[in-house]
This record gives sequence, structure tokens and C-alpha cells, in this order.
Amino acid sequence: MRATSHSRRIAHLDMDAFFASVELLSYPELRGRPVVVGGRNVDAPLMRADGSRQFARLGDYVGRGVITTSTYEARALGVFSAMGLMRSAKLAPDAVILPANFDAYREKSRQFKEAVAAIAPNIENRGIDEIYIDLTDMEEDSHTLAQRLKQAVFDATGLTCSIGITPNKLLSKIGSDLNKPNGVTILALDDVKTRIWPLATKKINGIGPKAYEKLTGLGIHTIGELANTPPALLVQHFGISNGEWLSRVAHGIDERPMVLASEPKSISRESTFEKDLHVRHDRAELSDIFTALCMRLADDLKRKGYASKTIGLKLRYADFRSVTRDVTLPVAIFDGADIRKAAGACLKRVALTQKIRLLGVRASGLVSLSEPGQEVAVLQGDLFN
DNA sequence: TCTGGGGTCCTAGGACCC
DNA sequence: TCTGGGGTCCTAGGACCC
Repeated sequence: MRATSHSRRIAHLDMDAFFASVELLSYPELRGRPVVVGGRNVDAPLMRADGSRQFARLGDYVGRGVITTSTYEARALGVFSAMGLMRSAKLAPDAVILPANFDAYREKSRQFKEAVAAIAPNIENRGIDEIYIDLTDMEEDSHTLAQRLKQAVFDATGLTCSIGITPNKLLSKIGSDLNKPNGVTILALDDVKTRIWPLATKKINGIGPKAYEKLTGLGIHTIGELANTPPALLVQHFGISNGEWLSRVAHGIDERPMVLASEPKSISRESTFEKDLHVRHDRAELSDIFTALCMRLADDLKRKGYASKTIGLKLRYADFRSVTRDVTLPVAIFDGADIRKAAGACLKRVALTQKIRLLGVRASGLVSLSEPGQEVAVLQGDLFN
């Protein structure tokens, strides 16, 4: 076991505009154009009589949903991930909108991670399109390694990525973003003052919209200003744990270890409706959606080999407030009808005083079905009667 | 025309136990 | 006759990330 004080070399690899880039492999004629992926009512491209394809236009989109990924050409028009589609349609009406194709993204994800693993096996997964890689024990210099990794990813997928290599995960994550797309950034701790301190505090992974606003309110805009703020002041405003963390990360300090394997903590399914639903007028439809969510969750549990002791319900009202309720059972369950009963018991505990825009069901307290010694019930009805 | 879906982690209060 | 101090589990909400 290596002591944490030992100097490490950690890479962060981030695929460039991942979902959109995967789509461009199928539709190369869209290269160089603003393209977004997302939405639920998006038609796949149609083939015209002359063999060319007809794509849906963002400006014609009607309905709920957000952008999941946009190409760099679309970002130049102000259209980014998580932006509402109707709002983005105003900003970039002539952009092309494509439906998401998650199976294809998962397959490309598997391919790029496999290509990296063949070079450097110590990988931490950070979702579908990014990973950390421990390069500490590799022989080659960082520039050579970065090029090798990028080439391997491109050969396996036809896609480009950006890489940051530094002594820790915090700086590598910031670094991979500094020369996007198709970039490499290599930093040492000595570079923090010149390269990191000028950046906005929200570039730090873990400083989100709320913390950023609070810092701005204190007159702290850059990471350098954060580093030069007395830790006591940060503790005063953010609490002991967060305050001290802010001071450390502003100085580029991050001792978090690589996490090479992990078990899921929860599995969930949720759905935002096309239109807000009324608890009485739309009762039948709501009930069907609720049951379908529970059945899909049961499928997910079985496929992944887990049972769950705690079933939770999530509900979002028309005004976007959301509430959760959960119940812990005496035994773990995985049957769809049992999940439906448990979630139904949760639903009885929430106030249904306005229309609903989202329902979700969550399984936590997971127990692996492959590990013996756990009490798992396949019960029929007697738990809630 | 607001604001997806799947996750993790943290906090805080209350129950309950020793 | 007036009330400690842990520890763990459960629940609800919220921040944050991809």
C-alpha cells in the first residue's frame, strides 16, 4: 500500500462532446454544423428520395426536455447541456436536433475504456464519458502517454478526447477542460498559481451554482482569491468541513485516492410527463405510469442482480418543488408487484394538492443476490396487508 | 414556452439501544 | 423528581455531478 504522501501521476480523460460526437459518426454530413442531442419527440433523420438525409430542426421542436449534449458549433450559439429545448430553440433555431441513442453511447463508452485499460489498467469510472487513470507506475513521460491514450481511444472509437495529467484528481479534472477539444494539459503543483488561480471558482469539481453564488457574494470570484481568503472566514460561512475543503482545493491539494471498483448504492427510474397530470382526472394514466416505473425498476434490479430493502418515491409538482418518501422493509425485495406496493404506501404519505409533472421510484439498501446470507423475500402480498 | 434522468454524498433530527 | 453520552438506523431534503 502506497502512502498518500507519495507523489502520484493521475490522468483525467474526458470525451469531447460525447453523445453528439457519436452521432456525427453516423451522420458525417453534419460535421461543422450546430447539432444538439436530446428531447423526447425527436424523429430520427429521414432518408430522402435522392439519398440525402433530412434532419429535424431545433426551431421546430415542441415539448418538454433538455439538451444532453451540443456540438462546439452549437455551443458557440449559446446552447449548452441541461438547457431547456424550447429556450435553446430560440437561440439556435437552425441547429439540427437528434434523438439520444443511449445504447450506442454505452457501446462507445465500453470501447474507449477498454482501449485505455489495455495501456493503463488502473481506471476509475466517472460516468459514461470520463475516467481517471493512475499513471504513477508507468515508465513513459506524460506527453508520450497522453498521445498514446488519445491515439488508442481514436483508433477504437473514431472519437477524440481531452486529457489532463497532474498529481491529483482535482487538478487533472480542471486540466482536461483547459484545452478542449482534443487537447492535452500537463500540470505540476508549481503551476497552480499561474494556471489555476486565474480561473473562476466554479471550475472546481464540487463548487456548484449555490456555492458559486455564495462565494461571489463574498467578493470571491477566482480560485486565487479563494486561496487568499482566510480559512477561518470560509469556515464561518461554509461550516468546518466545507470551509476547510475550499481552502485546500484552492491550493490544489487533493489526496482522494483512486476508486478502482464500487458497488451501486441505489437504482432508480423516473419520468417527467408530457403535460402535468391531475391526480383525479388523470388517475388511470398516473397509475399506469407508476406501475410501469416499478416494473422497469424490478427489471433493472434483476438484471444487475440486486434486491432492495428500502423503496423510495419521488414526486415533482407542477411548480417544480419535489418531495421524497421512503420505506424500509424487514426483508429485501425485487419483485415488481412488491415494489409497487411499497412505493404505493409511500405515495399515500404525500400531499396531492396540485398537478404532478414527475414520478420516480428508487431502490436503495441494495443487497447482492449473488452473495449468500441475505434474507430476500419473494413474497406475495402479505407484507402490506 | 423555463427546468431530463441516473446517480453520490452530506446534513440533521428523531427513534431506539446500551 | 428534571433528565448524560455514545452509537446506529431511518427519513427527508438538498447540493452536486455526468
